[in-house]
Amino acid sequence: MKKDDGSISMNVVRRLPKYHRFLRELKASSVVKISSKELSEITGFTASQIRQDLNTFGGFGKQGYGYDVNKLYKQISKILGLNVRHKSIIVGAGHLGQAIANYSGFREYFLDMKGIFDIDHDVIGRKVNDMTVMDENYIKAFIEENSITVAIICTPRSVAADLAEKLIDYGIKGIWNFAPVNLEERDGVSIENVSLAESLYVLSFLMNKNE
Amino acid sequence: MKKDDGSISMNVVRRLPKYHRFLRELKASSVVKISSKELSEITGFTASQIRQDLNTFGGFGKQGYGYDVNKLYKQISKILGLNVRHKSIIVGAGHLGQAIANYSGFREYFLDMKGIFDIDHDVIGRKVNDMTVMDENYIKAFIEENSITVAIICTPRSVAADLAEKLIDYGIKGIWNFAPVNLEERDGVSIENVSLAESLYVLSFLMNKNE
DNA sequence: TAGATTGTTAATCGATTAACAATC
DNA sequence: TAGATTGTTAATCGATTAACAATC
Repeated sequence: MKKDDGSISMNVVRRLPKYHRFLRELKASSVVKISSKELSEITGFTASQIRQDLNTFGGFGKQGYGYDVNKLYKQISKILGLNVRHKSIIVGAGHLGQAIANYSGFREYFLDMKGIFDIDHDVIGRKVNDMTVMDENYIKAFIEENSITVAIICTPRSVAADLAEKLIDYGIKGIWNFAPVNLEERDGVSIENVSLAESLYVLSFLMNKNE
Repeated sequence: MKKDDGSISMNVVRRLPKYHRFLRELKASSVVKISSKELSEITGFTASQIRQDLNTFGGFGKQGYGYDVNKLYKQISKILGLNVRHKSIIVGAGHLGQAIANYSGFREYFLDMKGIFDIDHDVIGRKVNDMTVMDENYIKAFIEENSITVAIICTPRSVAADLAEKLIDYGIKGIWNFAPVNLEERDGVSIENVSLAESLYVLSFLMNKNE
């Protein structure tokens, strides 16, 4: 659903990766075409919603036929910007930072992983996957010299907000934040907060309600 | 917002952990009372929405005064079920499983971490924080003998769905799922899916749109 | 051409915001 | 009592669903 001002509802945006995943699976199973009705059965969204969502970005289907799986997959990839890679760093080489550095799935699109940083001298110099943990003192120089645009924040809560300020200052344009603070978007800088604790508390709520 | 059937909108539910966090901070700063207007400034939600949200669960405030921070914090904790601990296991002792095992913040409420499992014999027997990785073959016995109710799935995608079936069979009542599959809720079993890839793709979308 | 299914407009439903009477 | 702020109802806004004409 596109709003009057041209902006797109976050509800729609958060469904896009789901479409992407389902279409990818369909593609892998060599499905060539799919109707909104069939997609509805797979995704659990209504056919009507699917057509509305897709038409936010353009008419990707053919009347009387449906959607070409390959073409639709490519189009959604492009809408998501997954055809572009961004030079990225991880800040904070604790367990979570290391987990992200090691998960190859995240590098399939979007992330072009260039480095990982920490302040702890016991950690600096250690190998994490294909990278060596660098001293956070050199982060400014590294961002500037390598035109890094994305930072993944895996630091403790206490330092995350200040760190984000600095990173933006150094030229970072997108932050994937795992520290439990809500970093606020600002002009030209995109922010995606992942709050694992909040997610856990929702599970707690659901279980509490279920008994 | 409570619906006619008594169920509560997930929009409201997902705001509850945020209230919890802000109130916790206020409590830590020794703030005693707060009005919906002040809370609005802190949270970014409208005062009206805050009052609506809270009144879904009961009248926690006092007219002319506002809300007692301590009392409200306790009430939201209780609504979230954070006063109850659930015996929990992690399934999959890869990087992510280890990261979760090591993050003490998750054990502050709700999770009573009892064990971690893997199928890989190179990993079984290793120490992860205060636990030793156990063989997944013994998972059924362990769940039954220890009355485990929560499982955290940190396995690869390919095995997650089947694993979830088994876990539910063995008596698990809540699943915190990090594998990139959407596990569906069923009666008596609560499921919270964390899709990190989806989150990353949303960041990609936002950056793509921003340029 | 007839059948199918989209794109799109209209109707409905739900969530948020505004307003204000109740009351501390 | 007067002032403040809740709880709650009403109004608005936005998102989802339904319907159907356009068209492949």
